[in-house]
Amino acid sequence: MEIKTLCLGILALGDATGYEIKKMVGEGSFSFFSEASYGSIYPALTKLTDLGLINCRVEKQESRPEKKIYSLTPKGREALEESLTKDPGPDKNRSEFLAALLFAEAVSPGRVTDLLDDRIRSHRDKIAELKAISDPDDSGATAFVIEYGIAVQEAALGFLTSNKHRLA
Amino acid sequence: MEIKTLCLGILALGDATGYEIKKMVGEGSFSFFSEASYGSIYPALTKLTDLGLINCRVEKQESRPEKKIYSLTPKGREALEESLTKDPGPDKNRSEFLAALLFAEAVSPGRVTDLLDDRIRSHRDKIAELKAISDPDDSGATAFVIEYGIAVQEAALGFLTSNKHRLA
DNA sequence: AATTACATGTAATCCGTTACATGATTGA
DNA sequence: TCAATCATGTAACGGATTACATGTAATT
Repeated sequence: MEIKTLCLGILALGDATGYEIKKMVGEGSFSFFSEASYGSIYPALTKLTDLGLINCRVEKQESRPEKKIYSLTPKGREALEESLTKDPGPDKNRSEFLAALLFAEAVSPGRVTDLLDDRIRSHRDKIAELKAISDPDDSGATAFVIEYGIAVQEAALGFLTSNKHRLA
Repeated sequence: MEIKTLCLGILALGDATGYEIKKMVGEGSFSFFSEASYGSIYPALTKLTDLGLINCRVEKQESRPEKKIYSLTPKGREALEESLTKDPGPDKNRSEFLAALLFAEAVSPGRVTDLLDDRIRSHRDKIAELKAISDPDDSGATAFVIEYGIAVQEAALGFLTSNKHRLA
């Protein structure tokens, strides 16, 4: 998914500023399946505005820079619907950890245990983080996606804890 | 992990040609956590050779182009060890599927069921594929990594099948 | 006193994919 | 006969990150 579609989709869930979009993809419920920097978000927002897919209202604040709050236009909604008809394709999982594990066994066997222990810790952290943002009252897709994330993280954690003895 | 380290690591597991490396990252046991094209592999191999981290022996074949078989040098092994001391960092999971799911609920609710069903099917395929390349006799990191992949895919599949009624 | 959060944006740079270029052999 | 497999490589292009640029206010 290109960055423009990501912005369009986030704005379909509610109006937001570039700054807020960045927070969502960096920390919120989007954080475990997407990522984006200011250097890609702001230009995308400008481009989408030029295309008439979103529009922008400026809110003045005292002693703070102005906020540019973007919202989806009907045309933008159509464009989003159109792009959602396409097959999303398989996930792209780039795991430095798995690669490191595979290679470490060959060249630095002593490193394997550390790699495993660090990873177990970060799975626990990620699960705690996801549980903190999950809302049991929400029955919609957001909660579904977060719980999906928790399920996957827990499976990975479970596999590592019960199999680490094989490599360590 | 940059492409150069990936090549170094693969060569630490055994000599290979650029063509073979591409097959490994595209179909083999690396396929679910990395990816690379010829356009990045061949230049990386040339660069690594210039740096003295790998070397190349040419094998002539009748009625086929020559093979360039690369192998890791001691210097290359050191460089790999060095890069493995660094924290691999969290995985980068870009999931078009999860994003599409989240957005579809907002703009095309009818699309949700299809998205879910397609995804369930592709998890089943992926699991079958991983099981086909997994070797129960191998007790090393390669088998570990493949089984890790299976565990994660099965958790995702399980979550989707038992929770799809919530969205569909 | 220093860091984090708020808030937006641009330019340089990196990294990688896609498409192009070439060519023989084998199986459907 | 047509597609796929084997086998290597380059050039154009695209997309995103990083670093840069600016400035206030609250928190530690």
